[in-house]
Amino acid sequence: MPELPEVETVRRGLLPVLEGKTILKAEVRRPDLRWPFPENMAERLTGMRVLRLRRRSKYILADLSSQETLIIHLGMSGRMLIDGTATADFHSNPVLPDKHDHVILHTDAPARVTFNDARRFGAMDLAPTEQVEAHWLLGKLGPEPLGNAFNENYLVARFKGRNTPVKSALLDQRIVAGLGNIYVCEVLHRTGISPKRKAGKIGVDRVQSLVPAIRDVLNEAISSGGSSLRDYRQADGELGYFQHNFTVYDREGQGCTRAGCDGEIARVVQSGRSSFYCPVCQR
DNA sequence: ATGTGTTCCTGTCCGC
DNA sequence: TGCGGACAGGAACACA
Repeated sequence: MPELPEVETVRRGLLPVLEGKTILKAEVRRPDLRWPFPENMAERLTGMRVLRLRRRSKYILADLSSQETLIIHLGMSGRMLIDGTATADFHSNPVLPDKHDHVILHTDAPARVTFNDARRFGAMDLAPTEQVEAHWLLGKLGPEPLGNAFNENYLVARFKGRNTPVKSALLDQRIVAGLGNIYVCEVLHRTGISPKRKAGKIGVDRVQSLVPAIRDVLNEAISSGGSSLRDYRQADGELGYFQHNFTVYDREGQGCTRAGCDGEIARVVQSGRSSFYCPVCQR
C-alpha cells in the first residue's frame, strides 16, 4: 500500500496518537523485519515523548525526546493500526495480537499503535535525530517530489544521457524520492509518455511536463487518502486505507480513459515490475 | 557509472 | 477442495 501519498496519509492518521504523546510501553515481538531491529529498541522507545512526526519520502520519522529518531518504513505490506482509543479498552481489554503484529506502541493518547507487516519487507531503526538525514537508508534519497528542489531544470538534468526507460528512472529513489509503481504508471499516462521510452531521449518539454503531473497526481492522491482517514475512526481501527480511481494501474484490457483515445490498456513487465499503459496515446 | 535481474516474505487469486 | 504458479503498493544487492 505505501507510496508517498499512502505514507503521508498514515502519518497524518498517526499524529493524534503519537505527536506530543509519550510511549508508555513498547512491545517488540520479533527481532527483525527486513533488517534486525536496533539494540534494545523497546527500552529506547519506552518513556520517550514523540516531539514530532515527520515524513521523508516513504519513511515516517518520529523524533523522540531522547534525541533519537525512530525510522519507520512500511515496505510492501506494512500497516499502522490504531485501536484502544477508548480508555476502557486500552486498560482492560487487550486484543490478542495478530501473528503479523510485530511492534506495538502503547501511548498516553491513550492508544495502541501496531506495526503489522505480513511480508516483513518493512523496517524500523533508531538514529540520532541530528544525523538522521545521513542515515544509510535516507542519505542517497533524491528530492521530495512536492518540494522546491524538485523542478523542471533538475529533472531535465537528471534525465540527460540516461539510457534507462523512464519508468525505471522515475522509480529510482535517488532521482526523485517517493514515487512507486502505481503513481509512475499514472503520471506517464497523464503526460502521454510511454514507460518504455528512454529517459534521455524524451524531449525537454515533455520531461518538464512530468514535474507538474507528478505533483498533481501525488496531491490528488493525498487528498483522497485524507478523506479515507475517517475509516480508521470506525470500528475496525484501520488506518490509511487508500482508495483511488486509477486511469491505468491494474486496468489491463480495459479502455483508455483519455478523451478521444480508443486504446486498450496494456501490461508489460519492466525490470520485474508491471507497467500499465495505453499503447495508443502514450508514446 | 549504469543498467538489469534476483532476492527477501506471506497472502491471495486463478486455472486445472 | 487442493495444488501449483503468478503476482503484489519496495528496494538493497550482486553482477554484466
